[in-house]
Amino acid sequence: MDGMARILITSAIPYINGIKHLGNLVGSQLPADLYARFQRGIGNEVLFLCATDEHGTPAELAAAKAEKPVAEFCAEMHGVQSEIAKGFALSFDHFGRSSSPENHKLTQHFAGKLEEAGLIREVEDRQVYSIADGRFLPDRYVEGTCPNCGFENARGDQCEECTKQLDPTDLINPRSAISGSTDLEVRATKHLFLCQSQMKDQLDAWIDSKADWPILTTSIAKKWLHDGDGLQDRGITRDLDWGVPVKKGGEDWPGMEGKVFYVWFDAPIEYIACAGEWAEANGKSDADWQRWWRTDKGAEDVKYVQFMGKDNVPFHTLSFPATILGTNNYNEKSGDPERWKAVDYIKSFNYLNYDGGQFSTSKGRGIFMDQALEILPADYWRWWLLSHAPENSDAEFTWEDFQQSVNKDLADVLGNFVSRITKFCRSKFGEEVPAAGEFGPEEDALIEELTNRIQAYEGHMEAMEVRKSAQELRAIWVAGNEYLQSTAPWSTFKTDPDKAAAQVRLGLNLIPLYAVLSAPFIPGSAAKMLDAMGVESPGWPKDVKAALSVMPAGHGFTVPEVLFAKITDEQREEWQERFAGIRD
RNA sequence: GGCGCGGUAGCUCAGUUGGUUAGAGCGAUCGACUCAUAAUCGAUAGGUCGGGAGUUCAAGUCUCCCCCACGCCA
Repeated sequence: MDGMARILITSAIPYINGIKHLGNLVGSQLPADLYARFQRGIGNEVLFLCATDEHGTPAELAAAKAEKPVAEFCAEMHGVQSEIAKGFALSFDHFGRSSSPENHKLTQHFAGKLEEAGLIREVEDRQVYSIADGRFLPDRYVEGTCPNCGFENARGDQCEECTKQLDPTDLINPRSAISGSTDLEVRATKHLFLCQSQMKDQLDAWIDSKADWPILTTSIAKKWLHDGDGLQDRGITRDLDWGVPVKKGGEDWPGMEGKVFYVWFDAPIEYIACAGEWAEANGKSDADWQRWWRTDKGAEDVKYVQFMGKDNVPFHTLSFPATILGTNNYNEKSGDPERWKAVDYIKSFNYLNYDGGQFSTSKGRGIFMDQALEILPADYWRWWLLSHAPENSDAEFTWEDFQQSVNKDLADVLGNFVSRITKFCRSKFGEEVPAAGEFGPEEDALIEELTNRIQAYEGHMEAMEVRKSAQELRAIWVAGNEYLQSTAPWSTFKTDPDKAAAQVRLGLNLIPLYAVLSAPFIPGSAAKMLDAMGVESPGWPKDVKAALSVMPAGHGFTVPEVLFAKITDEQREEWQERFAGIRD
């Protein structure tokens, strides 16, 4: 923690077609925000980026359903997601869009480099074309009767009824899932494939060098590298209108007219393009964003950390690195100095389940981000989600656990601490920090305990051990209650008011300390705490004793409103009922 | 069927390279305090560490087999 480090942080980018549920939130954006806030808190330079993932068929269909042009639909939905992100206090330096001009240009640039590097090949394919819709249909948008079980609404990739894997051409009476049209034909088409298989050994060695990555991350990467015939080449183009047009750098790509890159190819490149958008939006230069991403332009000392759910791991451990490393390899050979930053650490998460089943966007099951904010402030959700983050295995949300954890941790342990010390001071000494008395052995013991615990907290935060960080933070809150309980200023006051004054002075000073330490988890409440104490950005506590004199004798404060109202049984039951079914 | 991640106190989970009486929070019981959002603090109870076999002076921790849950793929 000495010196100022530079940390580049990206969260997996949420898809544009709808509002994300709490399982999505806790798997990427929220822990990324926790880490970003912590790193900024301890004084490091941070660039924290996220964006919406806007291309692909689901976006087109969602737009069609909303009866809007897809570009307009995406612009609107980006606005919606952006507002919700603000509602959850996600502190992105920029929330970009994968449809940005920056990403178009960069995606085409990488494709051109990869083509020159011999890492792209053309593949002939036959695909279902809907004449009525005027477009090729992805497998799952062809529906018909399952040849295996007779189910009438089987999808072209798989029958949901009997789970048999299908080819769209297997279906009896096939029709377009988009229009219902049966005017279909099979047409030949050409697509580009990224030759990941050529890079298998390099990727394998690269993963091996990341011994400190979570097992979840490396085991998924290894599986894809070694399963069956090993890492497979992937198609990176599609026959769609909405997307990044297939080009080699700035030039046309013969034979690829009218095609776009597949979302999984352009989406991770948006991590980089987003930095360009950030520069553009903030009046900065190319050099300003390149010093985060170009190791030949100042990014060699950047630590780059990605956050994502486990379903995104293959793309981030293999496909995107193939793009980056493949480009770097080629540039090295051809004498071009351009080098791109590859990820240093991938923090991946398991799934959060909802009350005995899965959260599901398509089925509308669970709690969605907008709904969550309608019923409770962001900090309640942030605290519960982060302190229960699905790090080592899938975790489960239940209303009972949520109510119990939030009431106990936030309302009773932290909120009530603030309440008891401020109100006690007000009643005995007024609304300013009392001056009398000196610190003694009890205070020294507390300072020592806090010093140790803060050190442990910093260690867990640095290591992105989310649950352990939450536990340690809670223990820091508890230490304040223990101190008050054992020194009992309300008793001391009767016999030795000066000593009680010193105890209260310490107790009050714990509030800004707790605010700073807690801000990564519960930024809104932390701000309220500082505001009530009349303290502005006291800085990360390098020295606990010094931090506990942020509010000197005579410093005025106000008794804050109840920081965290408890969740009542009635509320819990009402929400349980409301969110039992599917979203309307 | 193959692979992956798990199966540790009623619940949610920690348990480093195998090493003394297996830990935390919640819940439960008892007690203390009464400043506080009927909050807080302390103590106690509670586990044959999924089952079985093996390696070892020593296994929750390594090996093998089996069972269960979840996920991915075929």
